[in-house]
Amino acid sequence: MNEYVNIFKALGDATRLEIVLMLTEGEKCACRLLERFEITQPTLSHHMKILSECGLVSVRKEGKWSYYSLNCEAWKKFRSFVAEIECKVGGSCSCK
Amino acid sequence: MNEYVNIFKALGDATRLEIVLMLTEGEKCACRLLERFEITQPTLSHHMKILSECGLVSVRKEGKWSYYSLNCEAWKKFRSFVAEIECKVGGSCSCK
DNA sequence: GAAACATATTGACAAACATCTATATGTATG
DNA sequence: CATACATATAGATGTTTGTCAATATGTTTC
Repeated sequence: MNEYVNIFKALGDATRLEIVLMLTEGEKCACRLLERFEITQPTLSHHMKILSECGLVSVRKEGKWSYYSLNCEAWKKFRSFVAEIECKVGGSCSCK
Repeated sequence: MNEYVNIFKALGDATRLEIVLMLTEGEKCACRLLERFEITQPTLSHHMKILSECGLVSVRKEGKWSYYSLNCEAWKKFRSFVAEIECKVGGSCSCK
């Protein structure tokens, strides 16, 4: 439960949501991600840490590059959690 | 896009996520919601405002009571947005 | 209309956060 | 091994956030 809260929190930032959307295209190195935003390199690093810590993103290091990718298991699990939240109409409580 | 960021942000808090889950059972008055959390009434009111402002929750006033419910249209739209984010494997970028 | 009740608003405060500059770490290459 | 390069960490700063106590607003009932 709290695990999902952290994912929602991570995605509650425009830059990070965009990063995740970029990662749906496949693995990306930090340099490619950095190109697309008006942020400094340390700020990107900070965002990637948050995305990693909530389990959404994985890193693969190759030489001096870091390649980030969406953690499919984690994403599918989160997506299912959201998908299963149904919006039921009516059924009010009584407040007397 | 920013509209979704605000929803993620709203759900990135344990209390608010629980509130939304409670509302999936149907409309609830503030008093019922308040019973279930260890927070003061103004804090609940604040959370409900955030959930309302991002469009997720609607209010219906009846006498001295406020009844909150999930805004189905908004929720379904958000849910679809999440559902359509696919996790593609492979396809790394080249960083040379 | 006064008292009781449900909810909202205000103002305050500590904690969390996004961002930056400066610096460190680690890797490839001349 | 020295330099260049890719990324990470540290420290600082202004902003946002979650929470509360106090108070205001609006509604019902006596």
